[in-house]
Amino acid sequence: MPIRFYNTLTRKKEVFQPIKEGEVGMYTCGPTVYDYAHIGNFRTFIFEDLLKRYLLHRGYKVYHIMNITDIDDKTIKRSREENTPLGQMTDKFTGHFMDDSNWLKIIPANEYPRATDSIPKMIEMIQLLLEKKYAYTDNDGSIYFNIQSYPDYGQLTNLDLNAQRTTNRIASDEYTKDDPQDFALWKGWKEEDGDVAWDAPWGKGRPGWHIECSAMSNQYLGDHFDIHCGGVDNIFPHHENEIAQSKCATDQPFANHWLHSEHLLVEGGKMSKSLGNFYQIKDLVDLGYSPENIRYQLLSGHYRTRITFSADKKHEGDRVVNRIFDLKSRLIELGAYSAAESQLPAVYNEFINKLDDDLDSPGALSLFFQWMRTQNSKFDKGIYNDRDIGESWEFLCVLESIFGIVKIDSDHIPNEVIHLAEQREEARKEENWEKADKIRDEVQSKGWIIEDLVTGYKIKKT
RNA sequence: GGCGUCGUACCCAAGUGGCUUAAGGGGGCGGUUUGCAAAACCGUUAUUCGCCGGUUCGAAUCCGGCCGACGCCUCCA
Repeated sequence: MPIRFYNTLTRKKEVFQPIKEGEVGMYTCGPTVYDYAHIGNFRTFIFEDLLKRYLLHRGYKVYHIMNITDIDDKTIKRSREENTPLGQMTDKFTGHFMDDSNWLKIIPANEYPRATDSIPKMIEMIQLLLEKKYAYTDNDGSIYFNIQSYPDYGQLTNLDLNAQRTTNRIASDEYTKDDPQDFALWKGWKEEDGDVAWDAPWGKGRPGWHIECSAMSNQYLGDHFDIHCGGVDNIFPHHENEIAQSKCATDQPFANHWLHSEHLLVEGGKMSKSLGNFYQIKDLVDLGYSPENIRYQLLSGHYRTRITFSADKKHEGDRVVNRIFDLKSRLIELGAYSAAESQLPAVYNEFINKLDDDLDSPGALSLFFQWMRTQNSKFDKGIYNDRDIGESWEFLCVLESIFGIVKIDSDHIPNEVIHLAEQREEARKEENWEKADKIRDEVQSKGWIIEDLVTGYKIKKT
């Protein structure tokens, strides 16, 4: 079965066909580094991570670019508020973003171009658009893209511009541009921009947001590439504008497949800074979340459906992640590392079929859980052979390589806890159950659980 | 006003015409196991998919209406 993805551009699932056999060029809109990213931002990044991990698993060579928006209205505003030079402020939040991404086991992109490093490319593109009459200069030194000059404008969004009413937001703005819906390619320098300015043939200023991605994708992936991703809120106007700019500048098709992840809601509503109903990664760390738990929460719903992130569901994630890790530990105890057999179980094909169908991660997980039960059952009953161990191990590795929800190692157990567990084992041998139970309680109060096995005991974190 | 999405058990969530007289996870309940637990496993928890009609041999799945939640329509992942 071929891989099929829903393409926002055509509004249907399409067979994924890379331009170059076996290779995928992928551009994902990265963060605007004016603050810490929140879990909603990371839903998109983890969806993109799933997409990339899956393509890699299916044997594609993936060249992934994620931009860092380090120059726009928000970054300038924040740097002024903090009275910190723009570059210093954006460096700081870029660093936090990298740390959070890494903690969440997101596979790094091949390149993380910063907008401020690609200004010459942006100027070059704007120049082209001016020459081709897709853009015009305004009296304040700004350059606007004339959307009337591009007949397909609105295709991605499915908007008929002539049928649009003028919203209050637009009407209330003061514009000198020809059409209120034209968007800025370049913003002429203003007093409040301070020293944030670059020289361009038409005067000093700074780039508009949309041209950043057009320039950076072009610089690293060329005129025409395979996949472009982002959150649904980037569809309009950001991606619509990118398409217009890039196609008009290059006369090439731009991105073939557009994939967008839906919003992550928080306890009923959209996350918003003004309501304060959002979690940043550090908040989740404080609440005791593991990266695997967060990944599970975000991947247990399909990327094109709205899902709600709720701390109430932490327990569910912990249970699932622990169950998977327990299977892993069990397999290691059974000698999985040295298992000679290394093929995948039959269910693997169904698992792949699910993911081939527009990344049906919940469907794939469901198959995994069903399979996990039958394996545990075999191991419980002692009816298994090397092949079962080998297959289980292989499938678990596949799960980790695609989902990233298998914990790497067990937690470091303090000597004190090990010592207590030994004492308890002695007490158990003497059938001193009272003492044994007391020690178990004591260990539990220190945050560890002792589980008795036929062969001895096992210590786990609570 | 335009474009579009969603409504499946206590909670989360697949399925989009017959393989489903509705996956999977969490929770609850009962059991196997255990010195007792824990973990694991087994059983159970929706004759029904917001409501009402229609199409069809057959619908959660298609069509129409209604009710309810929601997104976008210039810079929010």
